[in-house]
Amino acid sequence: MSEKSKNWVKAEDVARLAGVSRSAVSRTFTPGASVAEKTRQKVLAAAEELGYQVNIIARAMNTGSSNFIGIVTAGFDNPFRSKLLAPLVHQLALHGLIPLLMNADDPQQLAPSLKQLLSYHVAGVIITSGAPPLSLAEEYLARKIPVTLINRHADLAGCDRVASDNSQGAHLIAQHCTNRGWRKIGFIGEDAHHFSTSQRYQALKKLLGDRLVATRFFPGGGYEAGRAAACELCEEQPDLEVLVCATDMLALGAIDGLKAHASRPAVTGFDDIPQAAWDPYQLTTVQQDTALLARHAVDLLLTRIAQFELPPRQRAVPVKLIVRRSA
Amino acid sequence: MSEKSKNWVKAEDVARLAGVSRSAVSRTFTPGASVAEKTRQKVLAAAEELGYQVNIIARAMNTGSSNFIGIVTAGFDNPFRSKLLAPLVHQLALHGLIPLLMNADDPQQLAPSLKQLLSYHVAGVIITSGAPPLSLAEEYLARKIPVTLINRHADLAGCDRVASDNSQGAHLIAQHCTNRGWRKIGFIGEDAHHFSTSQRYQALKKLLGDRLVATRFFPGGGYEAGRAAACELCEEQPDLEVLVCATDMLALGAIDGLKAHASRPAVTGFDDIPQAAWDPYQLTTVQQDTALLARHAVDLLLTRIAQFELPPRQRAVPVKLIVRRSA
DNA sequence: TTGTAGGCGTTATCAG
DNA sequence: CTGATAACGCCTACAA
Repeated sequence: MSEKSKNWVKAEDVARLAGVSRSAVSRTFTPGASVAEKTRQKVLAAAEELGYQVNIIARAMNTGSSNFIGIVTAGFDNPFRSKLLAPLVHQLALHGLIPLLMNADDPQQLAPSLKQLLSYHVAGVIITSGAPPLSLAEEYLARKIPVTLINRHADLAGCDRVASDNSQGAHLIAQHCTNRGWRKIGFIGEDAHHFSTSQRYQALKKLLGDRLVATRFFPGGGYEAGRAAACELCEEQPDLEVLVCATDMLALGAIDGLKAHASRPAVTGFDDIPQAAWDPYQLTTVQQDTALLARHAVDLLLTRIAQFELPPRQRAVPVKLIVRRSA
Repeated sequence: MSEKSKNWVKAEDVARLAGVSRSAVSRTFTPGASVAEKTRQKVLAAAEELGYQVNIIARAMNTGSSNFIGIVTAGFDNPFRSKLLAPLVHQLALHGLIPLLMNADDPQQLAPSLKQLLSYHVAGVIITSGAPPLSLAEEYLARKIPVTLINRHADLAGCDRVASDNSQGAHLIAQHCTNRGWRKIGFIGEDAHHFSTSQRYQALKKLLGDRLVATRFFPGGGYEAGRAAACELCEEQPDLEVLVCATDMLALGAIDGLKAHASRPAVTGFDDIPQAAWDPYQLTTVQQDTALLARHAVDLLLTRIAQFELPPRQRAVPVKLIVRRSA
C-alpha cells in the first residue's frame, strides 16, 4: 500500500550482529527450543540492541496458525457487553492471543465481514450475545476453526458455550420474591427468542407458577423499551407487586418509567451493570461474573484450538443476587 | 500450535480448477490488475466453488504492509469510550482495515503489549483518550508507523490528532451560564493534567473570569469521584449556582451526590453519553460527535499511511450544546 | 548444540 | 494478457 521502505530489522540482521546463524535466532525466540545459554544471551543482546521483534505475520504463515482471535460482538453501547470486553481482551492477552474486533451491529455488513475474517486465518472466534446469525459460524466450523459462544444458544454441533447460570439466577429471583411474600409478579424481556430473555423467562415461569401474572416482550430491549414495557404492563395490572426484568437496561428504564405511575412495584434486573448501583436506581439484580465468563470462554477456545475434535462442551457460570433498594 | 491439517484452499487449487496459472488467480483478486474478463470469470467461478479466500497473512508478508490497525484504549467501562469504539471499528471496516484491540487498563502490562503489537506489523495505531504513556508511541513513529490520537495531547512530532473542540464547548457552557445569569460557578474535573479536563478547564477559566469561584480536581473521574467532588465543593461554597463538570460521568455522580444536599446548583456535563439523557439526570451537556471523531481519525491515519512524511495535523470536531433539565 | 536447505501462500517482475 | 520465477521473513527437519 505504501512505500516498502519500512526497514524492519529481521532475524538475519540479529544473526549477523550476534555472529550466529538465522536458525539460532529463531530458536532463541521459540519457547522450548534447544539453544546453548551462551548463544541465547548473545542473540538476546543483539536483538535488544537492534530492537528486533519476531515478525508474527511471517511466523503465522510458516506455522499455518495465527494468534488472532476474532471477537464478534454487537452493541458496544450496551454496558454489559462493554463490561465483558475488558476481561476478554485481558484473558486473550494472557495467552499471547490478540483479538480482531468485528462489529456485528449492522447485520447487512456482518456476513461479508465474517467471511473476510476467515482470510485472516484466525485461530478461533468468540461470539457474544446479541451478535446475529449463527449460520455464519458454520463456515468457521467447517474449516475447523473453533467457535465459542458467550451467553448464546446454538444448535450447531462442535461449538462450545459459556453462559451465566440463568436458571440459578431465576431461582435467586424467585426465592427473593418468596421471601418478600410477593404474589403478583410481572416480567418484561427482549424478544421472546432472545437467548438470555427466554432462558430467564422459562425458568421463572416454572418457578413462579401462577404468581407470574403478566408478561411483556419488547424488541430491542434497551432503556426506552424498559420504560414503555413497564408502563404498559402496570397499566394492565395495576396491582403488580414486583416487576422482574430480563436485563438491567430494561429494569432501569422500567424504574424511570414507573416514577410517574400510580402503582410502584418493586423492580429487579439481571446483569449488574455499573449503572445498576447508581443512586436513583439501587437496583436489586443478578450479577453476572464477567471475569469468569471470559476465563471460561478463552479456556474452551484454547483447548479446542489444541484439539478440534472434541465433544461440544457447555459451562454455566454461577451468578449472585445483589440486593439493593429497588426490591 | 496445533495440527497443521487445516487444509485451506489456496490460489494454486483455484488455478488448477480454473485451468489458469497462480498469477491469474492472484491478479483476479488484486484490485486494478489486468486480467481478461473471461479468465477473471473462470477464476471467480472456481474460487466460489472451492470457497477460496485470499490468505491475507501471506499477502501481508509479501507486500510488507498489513491491514491491521492497533486500537489502544483503556476503560471500556467508560460509556464515552465505548461509544467511540463502534464508529471507529465501522470506519476502519469501510476501508478494509481491521482493528487489533489492545487494552491499556493495566499500565504495567501495557508497555510489553504495545511492543508486542509492533510485531504484528500494524499499518497504524489509534490511541484514544485515557490510554497512558505516550512515550510508547515513539516506538511506532520511529518505525514510521503512523499514530493518530483521539482526544489526547501530544508533544510528539509526527503524530496526528483529532479532538472535540473543547474551546467551543467551553464557550457554549459559558454562554449558557451567561444566559441564565449565573455568577457563582463551580468546576470539577479529573486529574488536572488530564487532556480533556485541562483543556475544558483552561478555556472556561478564561471565559468565566471571577464568576468561577471554586474548582476541584478528583483523580479517576468516574461516578463516585463526581459524587465526592460535588459534595466537597458545595460544602465549601454553599451558594454555587451551577456546577460545571468536565465529563458526564462526573456530572451524573454530582447530581446524585447533591440530592441529599441543602444547596442544589444546576449541573452541566460534557460528552453526552447515553445515560445523560436518562430520566433522573436529564443532563445539560456538550455533545461530542463520535462518528465524526472516528471519521477524521481514520482519514488522518490513512493519508499518513499513504505518505508518512507529512507535517503533523490536528483537527477539531465541532460540539453541540444539549440543553436538558439539569441546567 | 549448531548451521544449511527447503517450504509456507502471495504478490511483483519479467519474458513471452 | 499471461505464465514462470523470485522474493517476503520465518520455522523446522536434517545433517554436521
